[in-house]
Amino acid sequence: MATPSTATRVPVRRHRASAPPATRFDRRLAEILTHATEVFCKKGYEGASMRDLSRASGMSLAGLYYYFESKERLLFLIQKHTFTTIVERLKSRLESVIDPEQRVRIFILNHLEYFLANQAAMKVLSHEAEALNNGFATELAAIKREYYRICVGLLDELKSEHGLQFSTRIAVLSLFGMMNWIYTWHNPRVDADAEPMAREMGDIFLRGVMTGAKGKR
Amino acid sequence: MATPSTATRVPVRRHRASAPPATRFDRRLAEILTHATEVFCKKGYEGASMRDLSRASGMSLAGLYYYFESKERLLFLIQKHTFTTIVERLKSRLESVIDPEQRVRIFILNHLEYFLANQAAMKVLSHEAEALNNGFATELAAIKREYYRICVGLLDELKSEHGLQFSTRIAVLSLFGMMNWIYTWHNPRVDADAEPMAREMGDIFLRGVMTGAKGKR
DNA sequence: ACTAGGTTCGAACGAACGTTCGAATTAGGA
DNA sequence: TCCTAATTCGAACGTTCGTTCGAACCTAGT
Repeated sequence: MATPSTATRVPVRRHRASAPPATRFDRRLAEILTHATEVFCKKGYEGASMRDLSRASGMSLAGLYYYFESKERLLFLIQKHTFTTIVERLKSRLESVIDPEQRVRIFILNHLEYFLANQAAMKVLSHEAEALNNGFATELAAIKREYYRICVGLLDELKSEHGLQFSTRIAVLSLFGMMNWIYTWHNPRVDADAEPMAREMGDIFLRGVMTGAKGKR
Repeated sequence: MATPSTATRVPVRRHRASAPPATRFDRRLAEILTHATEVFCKKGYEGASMRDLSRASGMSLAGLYYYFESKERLLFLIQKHTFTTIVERLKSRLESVIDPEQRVRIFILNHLEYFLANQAAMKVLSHEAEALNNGFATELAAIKREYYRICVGLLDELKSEHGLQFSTRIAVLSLFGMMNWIYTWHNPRVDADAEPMAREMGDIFLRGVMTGAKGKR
């Protein structure tokens, strides 16, 4: 419905991807996004009111609208930033590794590390996947598809390297399920850090997918 | 907050677990639950309004409150019925099987069969797990814990039968993740039925958990 | 000290929310 | 057929929702 890519207010503003100083506007917006992420995580997108966000970020209700034009666009900004970051990190980490099995393990480790280091944001990304409307939804779906395709690529490499036979689609989506479900149960006081968790899930998944089912040709 | 176990209106009504005729009241309530499940599935619990439910079930807004006393209790009734049914079926199916590996496969098949045959209800159960408050939440958590404990039992049987070593907690929760994540991606026009899906996921999970990690004693 | 534009806010808008109430309607046994 | 209890509904309650507007405030350059 709305146009997701246009700037918030009168002047056109652009985010500089990796410049720490940034403008006053960008810094304040980032603060608001952080607080809003926490609220969306705790109460859900529909369950969180703009007044909740106002209280959490210490800014007046009307003041928030100087930084974004709607609650929906706020969710979009959170999800887009989170997803973009995790994809960027993955690409950079994959550059240095060629062994297919190791590349899958990197994928799992990258996902879980980011997930556990940014639990609130990742829960909002996973749990509110259907909350956005047409315009916003399609832009986010593109990033999602790219991430999905990367994982498909990794598993296809693995299959051809070891002559395996299994449904890539089911395998990829099973792996995403294992990893993303974490937000429903992970307890920092009981459960391990990302690295041992990634090893354990990587063991289950890779053994499961690499054992027994050799191809016949 | 409210008392989850008391009847809806003046006369105390009890559900007869497996009597198809039932009372007029129970039949009408079941119809409403079915329609409400569909709406909660599509718009989410918070996103669905009582007026949406009224429209979907063809009953006036006020009329709905003759059958349940709050929107929250309606969600509770849906979740409780769904969860209770899946646990009952599992128990009955497990009675006839003793081999630990087969028992795990039965668990997976039972879960996926029910999931795919009742997608809307299972999505509401999975996705709205945090939507209920104290009173309702604890009663549902009890059923959830029972289901979880059953799965832990099955995996512990498997471990001792084959002398395996892995974290039961991580394995169980990974398995739940694989299975429950389905509601985010399953497409009946593209994806297989429950049985081949259960075989495929069972293969990945069981090979993953039974390969390589033999105990040392 | 003055000014211009970036930033914040109190107050209010109409719409939609969950729930209630008393009256009207219907169904089934006497 | 009548009577009682079960069922349904229109209308309204008070509250909260997302969003807007104009005035006030703050900051930096001159």
